[in-house]
Amino acid sequence: MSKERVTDKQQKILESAIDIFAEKGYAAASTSEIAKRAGVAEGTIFRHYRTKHELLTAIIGPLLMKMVSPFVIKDFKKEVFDKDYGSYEEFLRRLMENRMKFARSHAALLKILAQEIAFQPEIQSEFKKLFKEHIYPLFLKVVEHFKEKGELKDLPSETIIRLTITTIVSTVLARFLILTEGTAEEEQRFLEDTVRFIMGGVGRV
Amino acid sequence: MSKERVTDKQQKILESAIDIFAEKGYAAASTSEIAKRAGVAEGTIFRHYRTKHELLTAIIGPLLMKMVSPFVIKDFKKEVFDKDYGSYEEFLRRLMENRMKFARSHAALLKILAQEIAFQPEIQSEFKKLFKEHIYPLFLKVVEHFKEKGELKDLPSETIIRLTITTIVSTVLARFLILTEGTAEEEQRFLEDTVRFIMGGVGRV
Amino acid sequence: MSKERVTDKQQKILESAIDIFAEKGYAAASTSEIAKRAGVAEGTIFRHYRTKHELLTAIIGPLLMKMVSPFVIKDFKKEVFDKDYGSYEEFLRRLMENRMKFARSHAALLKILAQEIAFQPEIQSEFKKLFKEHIYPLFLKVVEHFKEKGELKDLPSETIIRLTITTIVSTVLARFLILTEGTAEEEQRFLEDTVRFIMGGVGRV
Amino acid sequence: MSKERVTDKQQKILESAIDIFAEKGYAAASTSEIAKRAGVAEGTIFRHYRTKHELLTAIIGPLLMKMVSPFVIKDFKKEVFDKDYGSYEEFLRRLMENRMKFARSHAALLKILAQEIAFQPEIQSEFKKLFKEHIYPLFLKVVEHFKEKGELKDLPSETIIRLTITTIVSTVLARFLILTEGTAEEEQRFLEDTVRFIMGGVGRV
DNA sequence: CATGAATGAGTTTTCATTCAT
DNA sequence: TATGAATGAAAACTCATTCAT
Repeated sequence: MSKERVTDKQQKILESAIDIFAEKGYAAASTSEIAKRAGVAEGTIFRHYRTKHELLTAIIGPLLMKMVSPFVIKDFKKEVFDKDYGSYEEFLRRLMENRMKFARSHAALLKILAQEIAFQPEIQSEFKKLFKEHIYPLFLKVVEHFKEKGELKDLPSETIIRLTITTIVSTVLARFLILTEGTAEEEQRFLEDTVRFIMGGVGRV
Repeated sequence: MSKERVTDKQQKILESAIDIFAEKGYAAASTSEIAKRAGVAEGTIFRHYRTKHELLTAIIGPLLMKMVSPFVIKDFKKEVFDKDYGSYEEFLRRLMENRMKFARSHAALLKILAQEIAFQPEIQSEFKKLFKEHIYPLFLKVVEHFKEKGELKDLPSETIIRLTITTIVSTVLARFLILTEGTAEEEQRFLEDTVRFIMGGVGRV
Repeated sequence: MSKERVTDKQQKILESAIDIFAEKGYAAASTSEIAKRAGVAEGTIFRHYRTKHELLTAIIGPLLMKMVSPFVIKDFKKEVFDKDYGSYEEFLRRLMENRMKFARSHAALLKILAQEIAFQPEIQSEFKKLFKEHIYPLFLKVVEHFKEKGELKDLPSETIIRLTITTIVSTVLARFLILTEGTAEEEQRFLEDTVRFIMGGVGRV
Repeated sequence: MSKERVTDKQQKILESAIDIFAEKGYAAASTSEIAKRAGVAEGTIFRHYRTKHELLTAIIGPLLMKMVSPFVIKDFKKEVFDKDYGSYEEFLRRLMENRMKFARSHAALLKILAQEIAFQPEIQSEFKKLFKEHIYPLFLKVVEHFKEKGELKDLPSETIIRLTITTIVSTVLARFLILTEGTAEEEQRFLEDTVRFIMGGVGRV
């Protein structure tokens, strides 16, 4: 009886679109296939999303939001500083755990993002904006915090951040887009190796 | 009078296809646009490549070859062992220099590969095969060589290889697909930081 | 509680439909746009008019009625004969004044009629019927009346009527569909010129 | 063997489009019906005309050209002044004959123009431009020529032109769009009546 | 070999109309 | 009576591919 923003069918459309975009890519996906898999008429898609591209946007937009939400400083302070992370290593470990969990439950969405960010300029700029405004500043804060504590090498913060992030991202993507099989324990080991690797590269001995 | 492998027009077609596939993605590129940019008739493409997909294959195939060629052991022996690389660090440095140069001169092609490997199963399996047969074995050889010399941490070779490769790949991709601007000196610094980072992570202190 | 002929919403629908049909033509107008401009739900239109075509009919029908009403002989007698028009010229002047006023206040409707009469057979035949039954007979009466008085040239009545009507219609349409700007005085002059022109062509010297 | 600008199929497409646009109006005509009637695949239409609207343009453009061609002053001089038209009446007679012949052989095209000029702004402005640059200046020349000769009433030239043109246009349209039946003699009579009517209205007694 | 007109199946999109609420 | 989500048929348009020249 509550006034739902998204109808049942709309939800089905989104789900099918995510699946199919992830399977064959945005450009190669057809709205008729999406409609069929969602069990709706093709016209129904266009009642909710004016164009196929708007459907993509409706999928990517919220994902970007969810992606940065753990980095929104307000939230972060509580989690990281208040909960008293003792070290950069601890920070990395929690971050990777969190992001792997996120990637595990949004694998298809992330695949779409990874693909389409290369071709859709608005997604690109939206992503850059979020990065600049939320992810980078937070990393900077954290890195400088632990630099002061003498935990990190005397490299430019920017460099430390770049190395940390590219390593985490490539590891997470490798885990969920390429080496998709693997047990939970293997994953844990994987994560631990990566954290140690990063610490070896940027941490003080 | 000699049996040319690629005619003039064919070369133009390939070049246009590479540009356009890189710009908008394989699925979103149209053969008619490729023909127009190549300055040939629409039909001409299909005289050389039976289908649009075969055109993609004709582009990716040679790229894969070029990608692995420095890893083909015969070549490698000469370069790495014969020329007497003194350390894993030296090996990494040369490798990254080489791969960055490669990426710089094949940016469009690599973008196509990075995109289509996600959707084209034969590219995927071809790539995996080349990796398994050429890249991995060589890395294994090198890693074990320097492990014996005591230069590397006591991690499984597989782990060292994974960390090394994902870091190099993500660094190179970041450099050429994302952070595309930057001077030669910055690039050199970039490379050096990355090599040291990897060594910090996998090298013995 | 009284049985209203048109509800409030219905009136809004009619008004929006008139505007939009006039702006883009019946075929190019969409019921959803009409609904939006009327501030009603899409379905509401079809509650009042079974089809889009019936909506057109509901617009054109009353217009045709209003168009002929001044020619309905009963009314006309009073106005023209009883009020003692002294001449064909006077008749023309009053007629044009009246029709221009009508056109001024129904410009959009007349535009729709002018367009759709070309494509909608029922409008066409309805119009022809009204013309034959009301407009032509009255003109005939008037023309023969003034012919007897010797005011008109010795042309077939049919010819006089045709020339009179096409001139008036084209003048009125030109004024309201094409040369839409112009002051009230210009319009008066316009009208007067036209009346004199017709009289020159069909009147006795 | 000559390099035709329009292929056979293209010609068929144009013909079918003219027929169908005239029958049901541009907006209500479907490209699939046009293709069917032309005996070509629907895609073929879009190979020659990028959009349905461009097809309309390809039809109307040349018509406008043909419409004004007899008014292009260079041609006209020869015909009207050199061939020594003795009077405005003679000028009108020749003009109407010429335009009725034109209308007879392009009835469908003129119907399309008459309809679409109301909705397509570019057709409207193109038409206005041609009128201002070619039709009006020529009329002005002629009217002032015969005014000097004392053949015309002392009305503003603009007014004489307006009355002449609206009468001719409405007569021609009436003849070919509405009163489509009628013998050649009737048509001749029709024309003669109209010329005399105009002369009565604008000529000196 | 090369061309480019033609195809037809497929794509995205529109829209009048229905119907459960 | 009014709503607006849903429909599905048809619309405009795209495109890889074929083939006569």
